[in-house]
Amino acid sequence: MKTSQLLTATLREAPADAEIVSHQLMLRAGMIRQLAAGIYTWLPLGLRVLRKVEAIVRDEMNRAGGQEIQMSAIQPAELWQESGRWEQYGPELLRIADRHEREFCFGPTHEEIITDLVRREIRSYKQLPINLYQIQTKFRDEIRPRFGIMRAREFLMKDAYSFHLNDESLQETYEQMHATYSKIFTRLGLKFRAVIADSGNIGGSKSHEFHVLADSGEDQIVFSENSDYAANLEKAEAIIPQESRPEPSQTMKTVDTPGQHSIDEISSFFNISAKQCLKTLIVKSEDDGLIALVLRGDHELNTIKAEKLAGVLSPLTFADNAEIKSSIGCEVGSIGPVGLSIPLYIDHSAGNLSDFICGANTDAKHLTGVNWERDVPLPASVDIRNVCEGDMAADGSGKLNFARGVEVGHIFQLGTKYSASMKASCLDEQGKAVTLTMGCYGLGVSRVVASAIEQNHDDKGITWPAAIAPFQLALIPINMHKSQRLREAVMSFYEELLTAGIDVILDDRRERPGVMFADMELIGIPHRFVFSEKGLDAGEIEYKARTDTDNQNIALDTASQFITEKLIQ
RNA sequence: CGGGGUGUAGCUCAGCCUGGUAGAGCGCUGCCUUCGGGAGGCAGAGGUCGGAGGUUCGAAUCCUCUCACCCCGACCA
Repeated sequence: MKTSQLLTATLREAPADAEIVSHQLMLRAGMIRQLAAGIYTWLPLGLRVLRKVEAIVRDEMNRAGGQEIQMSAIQPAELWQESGRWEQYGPELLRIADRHEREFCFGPTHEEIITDLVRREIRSYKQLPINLYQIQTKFRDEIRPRFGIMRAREFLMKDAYSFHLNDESLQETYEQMHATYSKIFTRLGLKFRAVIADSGNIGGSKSHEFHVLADSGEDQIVFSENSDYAANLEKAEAIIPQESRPEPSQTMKTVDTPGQHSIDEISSFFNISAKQCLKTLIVKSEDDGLIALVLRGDHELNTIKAEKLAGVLSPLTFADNAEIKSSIGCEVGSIGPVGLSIPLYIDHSAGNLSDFICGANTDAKHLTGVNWERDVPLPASVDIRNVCEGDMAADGSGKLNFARGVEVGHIFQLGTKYSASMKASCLDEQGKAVTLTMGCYGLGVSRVVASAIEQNHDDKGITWPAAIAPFQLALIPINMHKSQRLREAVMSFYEELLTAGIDVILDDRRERPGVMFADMELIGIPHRFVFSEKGLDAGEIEYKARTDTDNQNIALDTASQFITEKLIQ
């Protein structure tokens, strides 16, 4: 490819509404343009990258025994009604009607469609297991699309669905997909981590997320310093403290604490660590009452864990001030478990405190020297907090480290959630009808592109991993238009590279060298050769990798071999 | 959807407070010079100031409505 034939649309300045690096660089490099909120046009350069990601994903899926299909982006409402998600899914589902007023949606995911297909086609256990996938445009009408292609409403996703006679078979395919995803992200050249995840509203039991590590990532992931254990913060288990609770050494006293509400205020008022304070949060219960959640002062509530507690209203809803005042009799800043008449859930760490400080359930008063069992009954404690950096990992292997990640893949063991409601079954060896067990495996292809940039950039632009760079090699001739000899040398070298199958871009624009250097660096071509008259006299060309600091001279007659070897590495 | 913000040339922005007929830099076109890190000069093209309504002799500027986009929250590949 020659730059004169490519829609090079590089910008010196990033449009003001691009917030994160990948969005800015994708705009500046001329990879994408915005059409509407969360909706983008892919320009030639961006599409080349997208296609390369897609090719790797497809190749690995095929190797793992996946079969590619293509389902319709538009889906009939009937199937969604059958699974019950037409009502459940909410406004994120883009619903449309045709000219006959028949209802459809633009597919945000394809469980219903694949389940419908499989229940029609699969008759016998002999056809199982089966793993079908597609790479296709999805639409989710997100409340707030942002960060360019990273969280778009329309995006490209690889979604695979497997069907099984039993859980053992599902487990096998699930593990195979786990390994396949690891291969894919390794081939893409990305630093990533597989973590234990919450399965969210897709349903099912077991799931893992794959995160590309990047400081700008929206997810907090935690991992053990000594083992493979890794989890999304929302799912990471906090283990029960191993040390036993110290014996009480203080007597309980009521202290006036005018104007002291937050844990920060209380801990500095008493000049004591937040770890010795209790935080009591009041949420709504399913039967319209209130429930108290008690945490150690320095800990954060984990809403996902809390929502799963018996009786707690999901989604988690905090009680408002008026409800608390009328039910408990004090303001938010003075609540504590002592004498509280509503149901309590105590976090493990909070339950392990002694001589702690908490609200007295009377305005402007707190209790000090409080002890479980002696002053207040201690129900069985539960895990409702976010783990902290330095906590012991749930597998007991070592301390937890934190990192930020971008979720690019998510695999689920769905079980029979869809196959049961949509009656997808087949006959087993005994000729008995068995409801199929199902797994699903998503991978955000377009998001991979953005996250790759988040992980690989410098002050000059993108530094693509070789596997997904739009071109492998840039050829930059200096003052080519002034030298017939140079032009001939460059063109013949260019042809030679093309013949050798090298993905090369020749910058044949009549630009000054600085412009060409800056553009090729911005779009992140991993390797570069510079041709000049001077070099030609010496029989040399100049080589520099995108991330090198210095040039090196290469004999022209070995340059083709040189770059071939570089590309194999 | 709740809260906040922005809409003026392809991009970044000034002008708005205090109304008087639209600007800069970059980019774009042509010519000249320059030619190894986003050059310089000259000449140009390009805007119904997001839209509608209103106030006024006069509106980018003041008022009302509306649309779009962005940011913070809950959601997700």
